[in-house]
Amino acid sequence: MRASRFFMPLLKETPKEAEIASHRLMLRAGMIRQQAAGIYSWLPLGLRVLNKVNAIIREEMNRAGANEILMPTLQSADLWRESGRYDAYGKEMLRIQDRHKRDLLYGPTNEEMVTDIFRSYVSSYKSLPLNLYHIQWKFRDEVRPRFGLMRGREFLMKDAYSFDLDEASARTAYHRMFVAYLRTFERLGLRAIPMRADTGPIGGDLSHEFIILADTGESEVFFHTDYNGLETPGENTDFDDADALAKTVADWSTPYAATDEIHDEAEWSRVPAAQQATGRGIEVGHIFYFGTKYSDAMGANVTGPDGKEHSVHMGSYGIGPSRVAAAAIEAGHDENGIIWPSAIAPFDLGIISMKPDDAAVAEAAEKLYRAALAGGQDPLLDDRDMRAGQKFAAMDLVGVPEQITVGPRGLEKGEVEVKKRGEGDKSTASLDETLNRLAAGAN
RNA sequence: CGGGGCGUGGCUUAGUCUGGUAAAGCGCUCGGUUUGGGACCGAGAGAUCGUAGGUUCGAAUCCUACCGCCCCGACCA
Repeated sequence: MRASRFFMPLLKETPKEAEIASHRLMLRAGMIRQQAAGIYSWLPLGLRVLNKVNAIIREEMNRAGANEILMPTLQSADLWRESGRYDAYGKEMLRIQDRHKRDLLYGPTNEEMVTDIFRSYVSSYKSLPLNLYHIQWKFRDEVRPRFGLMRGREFLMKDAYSFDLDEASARTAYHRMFVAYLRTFERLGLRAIPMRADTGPIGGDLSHEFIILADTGESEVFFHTDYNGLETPGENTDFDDADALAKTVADWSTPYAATDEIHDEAEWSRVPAAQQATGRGIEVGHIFYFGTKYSDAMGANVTGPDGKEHSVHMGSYGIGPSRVAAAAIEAGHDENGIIWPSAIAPFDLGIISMKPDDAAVAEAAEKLYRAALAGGQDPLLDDRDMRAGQKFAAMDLVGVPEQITVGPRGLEKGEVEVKKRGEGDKSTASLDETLNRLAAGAN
């Protein structure tokens, strides 16, 4: 992408409504625009990040055997009356009527709808296990939206739903998602720790929140330093190997880890002081098993090997990609702007043409740009007629991981300057070698 | 929902207390000088001062109602 053609409205000053880093920087970098309280448009730069987050989530969900579908944002109230949640959900649910006075709602979640899809088509245990997921906008009419995307009213959510014959297989389904989440956050370049969470009326040990550590997180977290050394399951993970999955989950859920909401001082005190770590965290994922709550209410049954009807055991698994984008900024920024994990940076590298009206400089910058494209990278070429300082500031603000600067002085010596975002000073490199490196696809 | 605050060109704000016909910086347009980390000079465009009503000779300013946004609390992906 050429900066001269890219819609990226940067702000030099921070809009006054933004208090926290991610909100401030997303507005300043022209990633999002607020349209109403807790409701945002995604501008090109922000959408690039969001799409990269979604792509990684999607790959890992698919790897774990989940099927992507897409359910609508608007849902009929009738489904929710079946489960009893139409009355139980409260004011967070946005209720609307169409022209025929039919009751609809903007979905805050999709258990009812996915259960309806399941019961319409699946009737045998032989079709199980099944996991259906989608990435779709949700609306929850929060009393108090705040912190930009961190707590919006409309937000994107990847929500997956598992269906199994019994609790034992549902537990394996839960483990699959648990491991898929470990892989997902690792690939997103974020350090997420699974922490036990309140399981609600179902009880048991099958609910975890995935928490990203960031100084500006909403909740205080307590965890064992053992989490620092745990290895993330590789991409050759066998998602059909129930025992291996269970072992990984045990490794990742046995050491103490809890948010302030359910923190247990007595248990915490048994962790050796040298291995106690505390910090602040942002919840970016939440998984839980809820048994037959919806299948009972909505008649989602399958015939088992015993020839009898069984209510399916379900679980649901959420990640908020829009919140992940914000959390990544909370976890990675400095006074100059955003420092993205490279996996979700809006561009892989920035090429700054110091003097676009100097033919030699323009040509060298163009070559670098094409070499990067040929190498499979996604570069941003700043070819605008603008002072260099502004270009550098822009690259820092939007958090391009690597900057390559071409100017007349360096070019005389056949050199360019290279700087990594978030690291120290720039260094010089040979233009030719840089061209080769980019074309070869090395980052 | 309780408490607090704020709505003035695209952005950040001054002006409001003490009423007199809207100001500055940034951004934008044009011309010129510049150009190695957010340049400088000159000339411009751009505002029903959140909305409605009221008081007054006169309202951004005072009064009333409403709308919107932000922060703290309770609540939550």
